[in-house]
Amino acid sequence: MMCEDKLPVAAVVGPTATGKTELGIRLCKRLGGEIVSCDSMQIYRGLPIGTAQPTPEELAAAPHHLIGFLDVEQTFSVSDYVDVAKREIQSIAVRGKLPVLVGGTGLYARSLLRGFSFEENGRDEALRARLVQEAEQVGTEALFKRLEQLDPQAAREIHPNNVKRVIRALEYIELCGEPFSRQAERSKSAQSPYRYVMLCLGFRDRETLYRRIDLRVDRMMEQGLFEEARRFYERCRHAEQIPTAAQAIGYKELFPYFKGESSLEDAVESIKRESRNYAKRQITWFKREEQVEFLYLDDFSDRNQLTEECIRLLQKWNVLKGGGSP
RNA sequence: GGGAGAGUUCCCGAGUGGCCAAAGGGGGCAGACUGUAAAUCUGUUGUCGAUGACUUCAGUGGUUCGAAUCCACUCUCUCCCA
Repeated sequence: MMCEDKLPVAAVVGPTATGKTELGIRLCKRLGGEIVSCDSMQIYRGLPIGTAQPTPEELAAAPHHLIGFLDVEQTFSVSDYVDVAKREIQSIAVRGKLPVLVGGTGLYARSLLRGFSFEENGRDEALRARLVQEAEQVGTEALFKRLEQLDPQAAREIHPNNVKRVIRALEYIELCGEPFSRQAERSKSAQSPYRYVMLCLGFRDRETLYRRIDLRVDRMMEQGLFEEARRFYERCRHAEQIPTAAQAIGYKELFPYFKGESSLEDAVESIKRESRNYAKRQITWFKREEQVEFLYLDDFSDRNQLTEECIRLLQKWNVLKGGGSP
């Protein structure tokens, strides 16, 4: 069969604070796997608390990849992620282990697993800066009009107010000399190089999730998020440009406090709220995924039961070959 | 005890006679998403048998064809003088 030469990948996804890390480790132990993180912020070094990186104990419990390997000043992108993650998966497979993708960054997971391709020269800081400046001067509408001329299809799919995406589309068109929408079309027909299923964790009751998020933020503060954020704040102040990592929730909300513009209480409240909103966006994202199974934690009495169900689903999706099935 | 001011929909807050179910923001809910994605953006948000009807702007009563908006009293809160 065609799919036989595809590499198996088990993916654990879902909104923040649902226990993806723990489940990932359980699956690794159970199946002889190694974790490949799929988190746009845990990749950075020096932000272990706020980005909820696996603890040293967790890191020791199973091999982890792509965690804390980048300086906070460095920029990173989906395409970079797909490159490195592909390589990790490959080498794990060569070692005869099961790659277990774990993380909540939907765009990264989808791009990797569905096999989206990114152009070699698809990005240009100078050009982007120019477009950003132009947007400020002429207004977003003007840029959007240009997009309508150059790529009507993309213009239909991108909201005129979404400056970042309008700019990206124009950047792409200029750099790659083809409509932005063309790459989406190519991706749609792309063959995934993997046999995978996304195991998406969640709660039936939204309130439960939100309570967990609030609690986790309190715990982060107890563990020293404040100090971690302050150090990061200092580094950001000295960086020549605002680093990608400065978008991470848990830090940017504390910056106003460091600047003396907000109370600590408000800042912490804002971390909680932003995390909740983020979780909702993640849920929206994964709902739309095609190869996904939803696991509601309220349905399971314990973690073992959950792990077993995951294994069953991995078999169902042919990620695990026959193995334990009767 | 005397004086000044305030009470608006889940929250903040605009509205000072009709165009007000009530600006704007927040939150909630829903959604989009291919190189910053923990980013960025969109829709919606009193109730209903719903191109109309009904209940809302502290309470009660009044003025008016018509009130969140004007008047009276009551309650609550803030501030100032005692």
